[in-house]
Amino acid sequence: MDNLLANLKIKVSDGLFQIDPFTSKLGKSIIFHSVEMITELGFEKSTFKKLGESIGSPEASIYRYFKSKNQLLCYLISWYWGWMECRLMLEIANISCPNVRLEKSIALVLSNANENIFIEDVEMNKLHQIIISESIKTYLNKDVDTSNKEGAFLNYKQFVERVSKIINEINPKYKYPQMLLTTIFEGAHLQVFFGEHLPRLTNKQNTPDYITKFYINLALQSINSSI
Amino acid sequence: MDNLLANLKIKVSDGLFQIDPFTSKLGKSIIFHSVEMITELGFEKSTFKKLGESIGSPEASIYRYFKSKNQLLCYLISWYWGWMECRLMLEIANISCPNVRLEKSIALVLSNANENIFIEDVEMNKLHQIIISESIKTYLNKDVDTSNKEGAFLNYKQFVERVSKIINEINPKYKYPQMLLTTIFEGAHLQVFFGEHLPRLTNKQNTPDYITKFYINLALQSINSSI
DNA sequence: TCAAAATGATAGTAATACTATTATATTTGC
DNA sequence: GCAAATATAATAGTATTACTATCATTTTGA
Repeated sequence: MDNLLANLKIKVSDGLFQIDPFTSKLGKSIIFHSVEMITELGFEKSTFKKLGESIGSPEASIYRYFKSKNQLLCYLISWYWGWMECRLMLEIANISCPNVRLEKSIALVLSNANENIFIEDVEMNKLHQIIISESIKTYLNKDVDTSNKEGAFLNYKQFVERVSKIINEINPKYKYPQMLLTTIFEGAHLQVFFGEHLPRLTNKQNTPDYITKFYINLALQSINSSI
Repeated sequence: MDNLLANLKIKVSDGLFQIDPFTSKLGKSIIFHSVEMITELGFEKSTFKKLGESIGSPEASIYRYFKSKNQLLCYLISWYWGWMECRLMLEIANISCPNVRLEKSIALVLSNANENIFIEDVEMNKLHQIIISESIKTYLNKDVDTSNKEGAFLNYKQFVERVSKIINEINPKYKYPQMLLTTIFEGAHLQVFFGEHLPRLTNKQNTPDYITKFYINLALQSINSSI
Protein backbone atom coordinates (compact mmCIF):
# COMPACT_ATOMS: atom_id res chain seq x y z
CA MET A 1 0.00 0.00 0.00
CA ASP A 2 2.90 2.35 0.69
CA ASN A 3 3.80 2.08 -2.96
CA LEU A 4 0.35 3.00 -4.08
CA LEU A 5 0.35 6.07 -1.86
CA ALA A 6 3.91 6.93 -2.83
CA ASN A 7 2.66 8.09 -6.22
CA LEU A 8 -0.07 10.14 -4.69
CA LYS A 9 0.23 13.80 -3.89
CA ILE A 10 -1.65 14.56 -0.69
CA LYS A 11 -3.62 17.75 -1.05
CA VAL A 12 -3.27 20.44 1.60
CA SER A 13 -5.02 23.83 1.52
CA ASP A 14 -2.74 26.51 0.15
CA GLY A 15 -3.50 28.71 3.15
CA LEU A 16 -1.29 26.34 5.14
CA PHE A 17 2.03 27.20 3.52
CA GLN A 18 3.86 30.05 1.81
CA ILE A 19 5.68 27.75 -0.63
CA ASP A 20 4.49 24.16 -1.11
CA PRO A 21 7.16 22.19 0.77
CA PHE A 22 6.99 19.21 -1.57
CA THR A 23 8.19 21.29 -4.52
CA SER A 24 11.78 21.51 -3.26
CA LYS A 25 14.48 19.65 -1.43
CA LEU A 26 14.60 22.19 1.37
CA GLY A 27 10.81 22.03 1.75
CA LYS A 28 10.87 18.25 2.09
CA SER A 29 13.69 18.54 4.58
CA ILE A 30 11.61 20.95 6.65
CA ILE A 31 8.74 18.46 6.76
CA PHE A 32 10.98 15.52 7.59
CA HIS A 33 12.93 17.28 10.33
CA SER A 34 9.94 19.05 11.82
CA VAL A 35 8.22 15.71 12.39
CA GLU A 36 11.37 14.42 14.08
CA MET A 37 11.72 17.56 16.17
CA ILE A 38 8.11 17.87 17.31
CA THR A 39 7.97 14.18 18.17
CA GLU A 40 11.08 14.53 20.26
CA LEU A 41 10.64 17.93 21.92
CA GLY A 42 6.91 18.52 21.72
CA PHE A 43 5.39 21.53 19.99
CA GLU A 44 6.02 24.09 22.73
CA LYS A 45 9.75 23.41 22.91
CA SER A 46 10.20 23.21 19.16
CA THR A 47 11.58 26.31 17.42
CA PHE A 48 12.47 27.26 13.88
CA LYS A 49 15.99 27.94 15.08
CA LYS A 50 16.50 24.37 16.26
CA LEU A 51 14.81 23.12 13.10
CA GLY A 52 17.18 25.23 11.02
CA GLU A 53 20.15 23.75 12.84
CA SER A 54 19.10 20.15 12.20
CA ILE A 55 18.41 20.95 8.54
CA GLY A 56 21.56 23.00 8.16
CA SER A 57 19.70 26.03 6.90
CA PRO A 58 19.05 29.40 8.48
CA GLU A 59 15.83 30.15 10.31
CA ALA A 60 14.90 32.74 7.71
CA SER A 61 14.70 30.12 4.97
CA ILE A 62 12.08 28.18 6.89
CA TYR A 63 9.94 31.29 7.19
CA ARG A 64 9.70 31.39 3.44
CA TYR A 65 7.85 28.07 3.56
CA PHE A 66 5.79 28.57 6.70
CA LYS A 67 4.93 31.92 8.18
CA SER A 68 4.86 30.51 11.71
CA LYS A 69 5.35 27.44 13.83
CA ASN A 70 1.58 27.23 14.04
CA GLN A 71 1.15 27.18 10.29
CA LEU A 72 3.71 24.37 10.06
CA LEU A 73 1.82 22.33 12.65
CA CYS A 74 -1.46 22.93 10.82
CA TYR A 75 0.21 21.78 7.61
CA LEU A 76 1.53 18.57 9.14
CA ILE A 77 -1.82 17.71 10.68
CA SER A 78 -3.77 18.48 7.55
CA TRP A 79 -1.30 16.42 5.55
CA TYR A 80 -1.85 13.55 7.98
CA TRP A 81 -5.61 13.63 7.54
CA GLY A 82 -5.25 13.89 3.79
CA TRP A 83 -3.21 10.73 3.91
CA MET A 84 -5.73 9.09 6.24
CA GLU A 85 -8.49 9.86 3.77
CA CYS A 86 -6.53 8.02 1.08
CA ARG A 87 -6.04 5.08 3.40
CA LEU A 88 -9.73 5.12 4.24
CA MET A 89 -10.75 4.90 0.59
CA LEU A 90 -8.49 1.91 0.05
CA GLU A 91 -9.50 0.28 3.30
CA ILE A 92 -13.25 0.36 2.70
CA ALA A 93 -13.27 -0.08 -1.09
CA ASN A 94 -15.42 -2.97 -2.28
CA ILE A 95 -16.79 -3.74 1.17
CA SER A 96 -20.55 -3.79 0.92
CA CYS A 97 -21.51 -4.05 4.59
CA PRO A 98 -21.58 -0.58 6.15
CA ASN A 99 -21.00 -1.99 9.63
CA VAL A 100 -17.74 -3.53 8.51
CA ARG A 101 -16.79 -0.32 6.77
CA LEU A 102 -17.45 1.65 9.95
CA GLU A 103 -15.43 -0.78 12.04
CA LYS A 104 -12.53 -0.52 9.63
CA SER A 105 -12.73 3.28 9.68
CA ILE A 106 -12.49 3.44 13.45
CA ALA A 107 -9.71 0.86 13.53
CA LEU A 108 -7.81 2.88 10.94
CA VAL A 109 -7.62 5.94 13.19
CA LEU A 110 -5.70 3.91 15.77
CA SER A 111 -3.80 1.69 13.35
CA ASN A 112 -0.63 3.75 13.01
CA ALA A 113 0.66 2.60 16.36
CA ASN A 114 1.12 -0.92 15.03
CA GLU A 115 2.57 -0.22 11.62
CA ASN A 116 5.51 1.73 10.38
CA ILE A 117 4.84 3.37 7.06
CA PHE A 118 7.07 5.97 5.44
CA ILE A 119 5.65 8.63 3.14
CA GLU A 120 8.12 11.05 1.57
CA ASP A 121 10.67 9.77 4.11
CA VAL A 122 8.39 10.75 6.99
CA GLU A 123 7.84 8.06 9.62
CA MET A 124 4.06 8.15 9.86
CA ASN A 125 4.25 6.58 13.28
CA LYS A 126 5.83 9.76 14.54
CA LEU A 127 3.32 11.95 12.80
CA HIS A 128 0.63 9.90 14.51
CA GLN A 129 2.24 10.69 17.86
CA ILE A 130 2.06 14.36 16.92
CA ILE A 131 -1.64 14.00 16.09
CA ILE A 132 -2.24 12.48 19.52
CA SER A 133 -0.42 15.14 21.53
CA GLU A 134 -0.52 18.28 19.42
CA SER A 135 -3.43 18.33 16.99
CA ILE A 136 -5.92 19.71 19.46
CA LYS A 137 -3.69 22.77 19.89
CA THR A 138 -4.33 23.80 16.31
CA TYR A 139 -7.95 24.61 17.07
CA LEU A 140 -8.22 25.18 20.82
CA ASN A 141 -6.99 28.77 20.61
CA LYS A 142 -8.21 32.28 19.86
CA ASP A 143 -7.08 32.13 16.21
CA VAL A 144 -9.25 29.14 15.36
CA ASP A 145 -11.57 31.08 13.06
CA THR A 146 -8.65 32.42 11.05
CA SER A 147 -7.05 28.98 10.78
CA ASN A 148 -10.41 27.57 9.77
CA LYS A 149 -10.69 30.10 6.94
CA GLU A 150 -7.18 29.16 5.82
CA GLY A 151 -8.43 25.60 5.43
CA ALA A 152 -6.56 24.12 8.36
CA PHE A 153 -9.28 21.64 9.21
CA LEU A 154 -10.63 20.79 5.78
CA ASN A 155 -8.96 17.40 5.49
CA TYR A 156 -10.09 16.38 8.95
CA LYS A 157 -13.64 17.55 8.21
CA GLN A 158 -13.64 15.53 5.01
CA PHE A 159 -12.46 12.45 6.81
CA VAL A 160 -15.20 12.85 9.40
CA GLU A 161 -17.71 13.54 6.63
CA ARG A 162 -16.89 10.33 4.78
CA VAL A 163 -17.24 8.17 7.86
CA SER A 164 -20.43 9.93 8.90
CA LYS A 165 -21.96 8.87 5.58
CA ILE A 166 -21.30 5.27 6.50
CA ILE A 167 -23.13 5.84 9.77
CA ASN A 168 -26.12 7.18 7.90
CA GLU A 169 -26.12 4.11 5.69
CA ILE A 170 -26.44 1.98 8.81
CA ASN A 171 -29.09 4.19 10.34
CA PRO A 172 -30.42 7.02 8.14
CA LYS A 173 -32.23 8.51 11.11
CA TYR A 174 -29.17 8.82 13.32
CA LYS A 175 -28.88 12.49 14.16
CA TYR A 176 -25.39 12.85 15.55
CA PRO A 177 -22.84 11.21 13.25
CA GLN A 178 -20.24 13.99 13.37
CA MET A 179 -20.62 14.38 17.11
CA LEU A 180 -20.21 10.66 17.64
CA LEU A 181 -17.19 10.46 15.36
CA THR A 182 -15.25 13.38 16.75
CA THR A 183 -15.98 12.03 20.22
CA ILE A 184 -14.51 8.71 19.12
CA PHE A 185 -11.51 10.00 17.19
CA GLU A 186 -10.43 12.57 19.74
CA GLY A 187 -11.29 10.20 22.55
CA ALA A 188 -9.28 7.36 21.03
CA HIS A 189 -6.19 9.56 20.72
CA LEU A 190 -6.61 10.75 24.27
CA GLN A 191 -6.91 7.24 25.68
CA VAL A 192 -3.58 6.32 24.09
CA PHE A 193 -2.01 9.28 25.85
CA PHE A 194 -3.71 8.53 29.17
CA GLY A 195 -2.58 4.92 28.94
CA GLU A 196 1.01 6.14 28.86
CA HIS A 197 0.90 9.06 31.27
CA LEU A 198 -2.31 9.20 33.31
CA PRO A 199 -3.51 5.63 33.76
CA ARG A 200 -6.12 6.53 36.37
CA LEU A 201 -8.01 8.37 33.64
CA THR A 202 -8.39 5.28 31.46
CA ASN A 203 -8.69 1.50 31.74
CA LYS A 204 -5.63 0.12 30.07
CA GLN A 205 -5.80 -3.54 29.04
CA ASN A 206 -3.15 -5.96 27.93
CA THR A 207 -4.66 -6.52 24.50
CA PRO A 208 -3.27 -4.09 21.93
CA ASP A 209 -6.64 -3.21 20.42
CA TYR A 210 -8.80 -2.64 23.49
CA ILE A 211 -9.27 1.03 22.61
CA THR A 212 -10.40 0.20 19.08
CA LYS A 213 -12.84 -2.42 20.32
CA PHE A 214 -14.23 -0.11 22.98
CA TYR A 215 -15.00 2.62 20.47
CA ILE A 216 -16.40 0.25 17.83
CA ASN A 217 -18.84 -1.07 20.43
CA LEU A 218 -19.68 2.42 21.58
CA ALA A 219 -20.40 3.50 18.01
CA LEU A 220 -22.53 0.54 17.02
CA GLN A 221 -24.59 0.65 20.19
CA SER A 222 -25.31 4.32 19.76
CA ILE A 223 -26.10 4.12 16.07
CA ASN A 224 -28.37 1.08 16.28
CA SER A 225 -30.25 1.93 19.43
CA SER A 226 -31.24 5.34 18.21
CA ILE A 227 -34.80 6.01 17.17
CA MET B 1 -25.74 26.54 46.98
CA ASP B 2 -23.24 29.32 46.38
CA ASN B 3 -23.51 30.17 50.05
CA LEU B 4 -22.82 26.66 51.12
CA LEU B 5 -19.73 26.53 48.95
CA ALA B 6 -18.67 30.00 49.97
CA ASN B 7 -17.62 28.64 53.36
CA LEU B 8 -15.71 25.82 51.81
CA LYS B 9 -12.01 25.92 51.07
CA ILE B 10 -11.31 24.05 47.84
CA LYS B 11 -8.25 21.89 48.22
CA VAL B 12 -5.52 22.13 45.61
CA SER B 13 -2.22 20.19 45.72
CA ASP B 14 0.58 22.29 47.16
CA GLY B 15 2.74 21.45 44.19
CA LEU B 16 0.56 23.82 42.20
CA PHE B 17 1.57 27.06 43.88
CA GLN B 18 4.50 28.69 45.66
CA ILE B 19 2.26 30.62 48.07
CA ASP B 20 -1.39 29.62 48.49
CA PRO B 21 -3.17 32.43 46.64
CA PHE B 22 -6.21 32.40 48.92
CA THR B 23 -4.12 33.44 51.92
CA SER B 24 -3.65 37.02 50.72
CA LYS B 25 -5.32 39.86 48.90
CA LEU B 26 -2.73 39.85 46.13
CA GLY B 27 -3.11 36.10 45.70
CA LYS B 28 -6.88 36.39 45.32
CA SER B 29 -6.39 39.22 42.88
CA ILE B 30 -4.07 37.03 40.81
CA ILE B 31 -6.72 34.31 40.62
CA PHE B 32 -9.51 36.74 39.78
CA HIS B 33 -7.59 38.63 37.10
CA SER B 34 -5.98 35.56 35.58
CA VAL B 35 -9.40 34.05 34.94
CA GLU B 36 -10.48 37.29 33.28
CA MET B 37 -7.29 37.48 31.24
CA ILE B 38 -7.18 33.87 30.05
CA THR B 39 -10.87 33.97 29.12
CA GLU B 40 -10.29 37.09 27.08
CA LEU B 41 -6.88 36.46 25.47
CA GLY B 42 -6.53 32.69 25.64
CA PHE B 43 -3.65 30.99 27.39
CA GLU B 44 -1.00 31.51 24.70
CA LYS B 45 -1.45 35.26 24.56
CA SER B 46 -1.70 35.68 28.31
CA THR B 47 1.45 36.85 30.11
CA PHE B 48 2.40 37.63 33.69
CA LYS B 49 3.32 41.12 32.56
CA LYS B 50 -0.21 41.84 31.34
CA LEU B 51 -1.60 40.19 34.45
CA GLY B 52 0.60 42.40 36.59
CA GLU B 53 -0.67 45.48 34.79
CA SER B 54 -4.31 44.62 35.37
CA ILE B 55 -3.63 43.84 39.02
CA GLY B 56 -1.41 46.89 39.49
CA SER B 57 1.49 44.82 40.75
CA PRO B 58 4.85 43.98 39.22
CA GLU B 59 5.42 40.74 37.35
CA ALA B 60 7.93 39.62 39.96
CA SER B 61 5.24 39.57 42.66
CA ILE B 62 3.17 37.08 40.69
CA TYR B 63 6.16 34.77 40.42
CA ARG B 64 6.15 34.51 44.20
CA TYR B 65 2.75 32.82 43.95
CA PHE B 66 3.21 30.77 40.79
CA LYS B 67 6.53 29.75 39.34
CA SER B 68 5.18 29.81 35.81
CA LYS B 69 2.17 30.51 33.63
CA ASN B 70 1.72 26.77 33.35
CA GLN B 71 1.60 26.29 37.10
CA LEU B 72 -1.05 29.00 37.33
CA LEU B 73 -3.17 27.27 34.67
CA CYS B 74 -2.79 23.94 36.46
CA TYR B 75 -3.88 25.63 39.67
CA LEU B 76 -6.99 27.15 38.12
CA ILE B 77 -8.02 23.89 36.51
CA SER B 78 -7.41 21.84 39.63
CA TRP B 79 -9.36 24.39 41.63
CA TYR B 80 -12.22 24.07 39.15
CA TRP B 81 -12.36 20.29 39.53
CA GLY B 82 -12.14 20.58 43.29
CA TRP B 83 -15.16 22.81 43.16
CA MET B 84 -16.92 20.43 40.77
CA GLU B 85 -16.35 17.59 43.19
CA CYS B 86 -18.10 19.61 45.89
CA ARG B 87 -20.97 20.31 43.53
CA LEU B 88 -21.15 16.64 42.62
CA MET B 89 -21.48 15.58 46.24
CA LEU B 90 -24.33 18.01 46.78
CA GLU B 91 -25.99 17.13 43.50
CA ILE B 92 -26.14 13.38 44.05
CA ALA B 93 -26.64 13.34 47.83
CA ASN B 94 -29.67 11.35 48.93
CA ILE B 95 -30.47 10.06 45.47
CA SER B 96 -30.72 6.31 45.64
CA CYS B 97 -31.01 5.43 41.96
CA PRO B 98 -27.51 5.19 40.45
CA ASN B 99 -28.85 5.89 36.96
CA VAL B 100 -30.21 9.21 38.10
CA ARG B 101 -26.96 9.95 39.91
CA LEU B 102 -25.00 9.22 36.75
CA GLU B 103 -27.28 11.42 34.67
CA LYS B 104 -26.86 14.26 37.12
CA SER B 105 -23.09 13.83 37.12
CA ILE B 106 -22.87 14.12 33.35
CA ALA B 107 -25.27 17.05 33.27
CA LEU B 108 -23.18 18.79 35.93
CA VAL B 109 -20.08 18.84 33.74
CA LEU B 110 -21.95 20.89 31.16
CA SER B 111 -24.08 22.90 33.57
CA ASN B 112 -21.84 25.92 34.02
CA ALA B 113 -22.85 27.33 30.69
CA ASN B 114 -26.36 27.97 31.97
CA GLU B 115 -25.63 29.34 35.40
CA ASN B 116 -23.53 32.14 36.72
CA ILE B 117 -21.99 31.31 40.03
CA PHE B 118 -19.29 33.37 41.75
CA ILE B 119 -16.76 31.75 44.05
CA GLU B 120 -14.21 34.03 45.69
CA ASP B 121 -15.31 36.71 43.18
CA VAL B 122 -14.43 34.42 40.26
CA GLU B 123 -17.11 34.08 37.61
CA MET B 124 -17.22 30.30 37.31
CA ASN B 125 -18.74 30.63 33.86
CA LYS B 126 -15.46 32.05 32.66
CA LEU B 127 -13.44 29.38 34.40
CA HIS B 128 -15.63 26.85 32.62
CA GLN B 129 -14.69 28.45 29.31
CA ILE B 130 -11.05 28.05 30.30
CA ILE B 131 -11.64 24.37 31.05
CA ILE B 132 -13.14 23.90 27.59
CA SER B 133 -10.35 25.59 25.65
CA GLU B 134 -7.25 25.28 27.80
CA SER B 135 -7.41 22.35 30.20
CA ILE B 136 -6.12 19.83 27.70
CA LYS B 137 -2.94 21.88 27.36
CA THR B 138 -2.00 21.12 30.95
CA TYR B 139 -1.41 17.47 30.14
CA LEU B 140 -0.78 17.22 26.39
CA ASN B 141 2.87 18.22 26.68
CA LYS B 142 6.29 16.77 27.47
CA ASP B 143 6.16 17.87 31.12
CA VAL B 144 3.03 15.87 31.90
CA ASP B 145 4.80 13.40 34.19
CA THR B 146 6.28 16.21 36.27
CA SER B 147 2.92 18.01 36.50
CA ASN B 148 1.32 14.74 37.44
CA LYS B 149 3.78 14.25 40.30
CA GLU B 150 3.03 17.78 41.47
CA GLY B 151 -0.61 16.75 41.77
CA ALA B 152 -1.93 18.76 38.85
CA PHE B 153 -4.56 16.19 37.91
CA LEU B 154 -5.55 14.85 41.30
CA ASN B 155 -8.82 16.70 41.58
CA TYR B 156 -9.86 15.68 38.09
CA LYS B 157 -8.91 12.07 38.78
CA GLN B 158 -10.97 12.15 41.96
CA PHE B 159 -13.96 13.52 40.13
CA VAL B 160 -13.69 10.80 37.50
CA GLU B 161 -13.19 8.21 40.23
CA ARG B 162 -16.37 9.20 42.03
CA VAL B 163 -18.50 9.02 38.92
CA SER B 164 -16.92 5.73 37.87
CA LYS B 165 -18.10 4.23 41.14
CA ILE B 166 -21.64 5.13 40.18
CA ILE B 167 -21.13 3.30 36.89
CA ASN B 168 -20.00 0.21 38.73
CA GLU B 169 -23.09 0.37 40.89
CA ILE B 170 -25.20 0.22 37.74
CA ASN B 171 -23.13 -2.55 36.21
CA PRO B 172 -20.43 -4.06 38.42
CA LYS B 173 -18.99 -5.93 35.45
CA TYR B 174 -18.47 -2.84 33.30
CA LYS B 175 -14.76 -2.76 32.53
CA TYR B 176 -14.18 0.74 31.20
CA PRO B 177 -15.72 3.34 33.49
CA GLN B 178 -12.78 5.78 33.46
CA MET B 179 -12.36 5.43 29.72
CA LEU B 180 -16.04 6.07 29.14
CA LEU B 181 -16.10 9.04 31.48
CA THR B 182 -13.05 10.84 30.16
CA THR B 183 -14.39 10.24 26.66
CA ILE B 184 -17.63 11.88 27.72
CA PHE B 185 -16.21 14.77 29.73
CA GLU B 186 -13.52 15.74 27.24
CA GLY B 187 -15.90 15.07 24.37
CA ALA B 188 -18.62 17.22 25.88
CA HIS B 189 -16.26 20.16 26.28
CA LEU B 190 -15.05 19.73 22.74
CA GLN B 191 -18.55 19.66 21.28
CA VAL B 192 -19.31 23.01 22.91
CA PHE B 193 -16.22 24.42 21.21
CA PHE B 194 -17.02 22.82 17.86
CA GLY B 195 -20.56 24.16 18.05
CA GLU B 196 -19.13 27.67 18.21
CA HIS B 197 -16.18 27.40 15.84
CA LEU B 198 -16.20 24.23 13.75
CA PRO B 199 -19.84 23.26 13.22
CA ARG B 200 -19.04 20.62 10.59
CA LEU B 201 -17.36 18.60 13.32
CA THR B 202 -20.50 18.38 15.44
CA ASN B 203 -24.29 18.30 15.09
CA LYS B 204 -25.52 21.41 16.79
CA GLN B 205 -29.19 21.44 17.77
CA ASN B 206 -31.48 24.21 18.89
CA THR B 207 -32.18 22.69 22.28
CA PRO B 208 -29.71 23.90 24.90
CA ASP B 209 -29.04 20.47 26.38
CA TYR B 210 -28.56 18.31 23.29
CA ILE B 211 -24.93 17.61 24.21
CA THR B 212 -25.88 16.49 27.71
CA LYS B 213 -28.62 14.22 26.38
CA PHE B 214 -26.36 12.74 23.74
CA TYR B 215 -23.72 11.77 26.28
CA ILE B 216 -26.20 10.48 28.85
CA ASN B 217 -27.62 8.16 26.20
CA LEU B 218 -24.18 7.11 25.09
CA ALA B 219 -23.20 6.30 28.66
CA LEU B 220 -26.30 4.34 29.58
CA GLN B 221 -26.26 2.31 26.37
CA SER B 222 -22.64 1.36 26.83
CA ILE B 223 -22.95 0.53 30.52
CA ASN B 224 -26.10 -1.52 30.23
CA SER B 225 -25.32 -3.43 27.06
CA SER B 226 -21.98 -4.62 28.32
CA ILE B 227 -21.55 -8.26 29.34
C1' DT C 1 6.74 48.39 68.75
C1' DC C 2 9.92 45.72 66.50
C1' DA C 3 11.19 41.99 63.64
C1' DA C 4 9.73 39.24 60.01
C1' DA C 5 7.44 38.74 55.98
C1' DA C 6 5.28 40.44 51.87
C1' DT C 7 5.24 43.67 48.28
C1' DG C 8 6.96 47.23 45.02
C1' DA C 9 10.30 49.22 41.98
C1' DT C 10 13.66 48.44 38.98
C1' DA C 11 17.08 46.09 36.26
C1' DG C 12 18.78 42.47 33.73
C1' DT C 13 19.20 37.94 30.80
C1' DA C 14 18.65 34.31 27.54
C1' DA C 15 15.52 32.79 24.34
C1' DT C 16 11.66 33.25 21.08
C1' DA C 17 9.34 34.59 17.02
C1' DC C 18 9.80 36.94 13.86
C1' DT C 19 11.61 40.76 9.71
C1' DA C 20 15.07 42.79 6.69
C1' DT C 21 19.05 43.00 3.73
C1' DT C 22 22.45 41.56 0.79
C1' DA C 23 25.36 38.09 -1.26
C1' DT C 24 25.64 33.66 -3.45
C1' DA C 25 23.99 29.62 -5.56
C1' DT C 26 20.70 27.16 -8.57
C1' DT C 27 17.26 26.58 -11.82
C1' DT C 28 14.81 27.74 -16.11
C1' DG C 29 13.54 29.32 -20.37
C1' DC C 30 15.33 30.43 -24.72
C1' DG D 1 25.18 27.40 -23.05
C1' DC D 2 23.92 31.63 -21.06
C1' DA D 3 21.30 35.37 -19.03
C1' DA D 4 17.56 36.22 -16.10
C1' DA D 5 14.82 34.79 -12.59
C1' DT D 6 14.43 32.51 -8.49
C1' DA D 7 15.86 30.15 -4.30
C1' DT D 8 18.95 29.91 -0.61
C1' DA D 9 22.60 31.38 2.70
C1' DA D 10 24.60 34.54 5.80
C1' DT D 11 24.00 37.90 8.84
C1' DA D 12 21.87 41.39 11.60
C1' DG D 13 18.31 43.30 14.09
C1' DT D 14 13.72 43.99 16.95
C1' DA D 15 10.03 43.54 20.18
C1' DT D 16 8.40 40.37 23.36
C1' DT D 17 8.50 36.59 26.62
C1' DA D 18 9.59 34.14 30.63
C1' DC D 19 11.86 34.40 33.81
C1' DT D 20 15.78 35.86 38.00
C1' DA D 21 17.97 39.20 41.10
C1' DT D 22 18.39 43.05 44.18
C1' DC D 23 17.06 46.27 47.32
C1' DA D 24 13.82 49.61 49.28
C1' DT D 25 9.39 50.05 51.35
C1' DT D 26 5.18 48.67 53.41
C1' DT D 27 2.35 45.54 56.06
C1' DT D 28 1.57 42.21 59.74
C1' DG D 29 1.38 39.93 63.79
C1' DA D 30 3.48 38.60 68.48
